[in-house]
Amino acid sequence: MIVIVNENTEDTADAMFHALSDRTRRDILRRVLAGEHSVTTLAAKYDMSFAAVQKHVAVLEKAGLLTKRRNGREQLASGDVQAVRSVASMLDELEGVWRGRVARIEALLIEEN
Amino acid sequence: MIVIVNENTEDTADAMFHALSDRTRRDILRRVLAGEHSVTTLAAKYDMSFAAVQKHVAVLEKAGLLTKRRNGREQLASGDVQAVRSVASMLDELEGVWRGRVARIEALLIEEN
DNA sequence: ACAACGTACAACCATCTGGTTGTACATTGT
DNA sequence: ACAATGTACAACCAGATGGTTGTACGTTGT
Repeated sequence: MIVIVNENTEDTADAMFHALSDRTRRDILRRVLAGEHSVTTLAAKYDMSFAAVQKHVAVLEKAGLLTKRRNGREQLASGDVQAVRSVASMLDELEGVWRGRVARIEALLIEEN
Repeated sequence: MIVIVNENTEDTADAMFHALSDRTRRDILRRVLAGEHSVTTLAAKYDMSFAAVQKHVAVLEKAGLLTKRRNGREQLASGDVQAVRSVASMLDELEGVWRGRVARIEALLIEEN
């Protein structure tokens, strides 16, 4: 297995995992993955100020998990499933490391027999 | 698809994504998924104090991504691949939401034709 | 017995985070 | 023209985060 780890992907990993570490943001992401929503529409769903929700959307946008599209005075947010998949692939990489450990242990057991 | 979201899983999701949002912790997790390491052994790998690394290990442990086992005066840390998989399945759930959106759009296109 | 080792945790500090209110500005509808 | 709507962002605040040093305590080796 080939693993490429550059500074840039570490930065985006930081941003993505951080964005996902808040339940309000995960909920927003769920909604915008299901379909486009304006920031105001999203804000109406939560028991906090518009500004707070707008900041959550901005965090998701900076992490690349969401993109916005202007439509008149509205800003329509849409979830980026590619970005979600890239996070999943980071976890797959970790699982791959674990499988390597298991393979080594099994090789050792075979050696002992 | 059935989706179960209780308060408890949201708490652990918060903890897990937060734990993964730091590159030092992701690196520690990679090492302990590959094999057992004492806290001191881990600490030697990073350009920060032992206490800082010990705290990172504690964060990973509280999130359930890592478990420790006493061995004399050493504390051997081991990555929990099941926990990593549970994070991956949360992302799968998000991807499932997105697929639902695509299915709805396709249904709409079929309707229009 | 005692020095060295491995660990945990408290106290402290600068910075970040997640919330608030207020302001500014572009777009829309009357 | 102007009021209402949708958005962005600054300023502020309490609490969390990520680092530090210092201390305490059990385990190990001589």
